[in-house]
Amino acid sequence: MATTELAITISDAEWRVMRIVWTLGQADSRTIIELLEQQHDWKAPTIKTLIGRLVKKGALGTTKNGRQFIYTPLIAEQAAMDGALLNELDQMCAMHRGTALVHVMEQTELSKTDIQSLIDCLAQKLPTAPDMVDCDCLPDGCEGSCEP
Amino acid sequence: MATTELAITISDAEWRVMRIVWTLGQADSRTIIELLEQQHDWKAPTIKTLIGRLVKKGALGTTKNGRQFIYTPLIAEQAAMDGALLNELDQMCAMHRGTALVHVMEQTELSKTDIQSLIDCLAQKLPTAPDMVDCDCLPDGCEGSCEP
DNA sequence: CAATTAAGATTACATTTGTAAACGAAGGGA
DNA sequence: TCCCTTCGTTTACAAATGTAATCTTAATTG
Repeated sequence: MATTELAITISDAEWRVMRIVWTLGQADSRTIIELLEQQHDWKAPTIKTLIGRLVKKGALGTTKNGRQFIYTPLIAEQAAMDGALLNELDQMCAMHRGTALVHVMEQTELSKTDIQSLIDCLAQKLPTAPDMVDCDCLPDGCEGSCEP
Repeated sequence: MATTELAITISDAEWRVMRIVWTLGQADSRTIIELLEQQHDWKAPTIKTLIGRLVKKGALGTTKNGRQFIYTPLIAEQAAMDGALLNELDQMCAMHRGTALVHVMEQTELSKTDIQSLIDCLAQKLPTAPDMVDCDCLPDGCEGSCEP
């Protein structure tokens, strides 16, 4: 491919802005600022800065509406969520990822439908799953001696 | 409680150092530097800086061993992993977390044991799970109108 | 038409992070 | 004892991030 697709990174604060726009589908700055001023004690200029950075990053698109802009998401919420979580998980020890996911599950509220999807997904993986996933914290042949 | 326990944050680069020390249980800087120089093209001083920052943050402890130090983890790997993932997930829309976890599952290699633990955990949650988890992206009473 | 308001753009500044060079002290070998 | 290798410490510097004031311009209002 020609253009090297480097993933957009969204910072924590910027994530708050994206959530508003994702949820509303589109929004002008007035709306975004009003909603975020309620949730955080951010000043309007702070939020304007975040919006500006997101536009520059290509996470938000703009449409002129008279004097102002209407902002729309240029990246999908679910894809951004999946990517952020996978990134985080991928930088951790492969051997311990499963346990981490168990702990995350335990502490996350899930709908019946979500739970069913997860169970289905897991049931499908089970037959071909390895007995153990090796630690990948050390280079090449160094055995990760991660015993207790 | 007296001391307000503010969680230690470990950056991506620092995470690499922690993984070495977690896996080995303890290590001197020589060992850490040698291992990391293989995995990344980091210079020794870079790795020294990272080690220094982790000590200052309280993530690594030191024991004097002659002229040099032996570094040991002061925080548990699994707890750090769990916390980092939960933090990430918690800043995302509650309604979409389940789907994100499905996608993460699909793309993560898990052992049979892990899968079984996850299924057990999910089966246990199922009876009391809600039919739906509401979107929490907008303040207070604003209904998250997240329909397709 | 003048004064005010609101929207976006520019500038600001401290902290964290990635990445590394330079420096100083302590041991080891000649 | 003197130099060189190591180790840890100090300093460096750009980019990203959190947080915000100021400025410019265009529209609203009297």
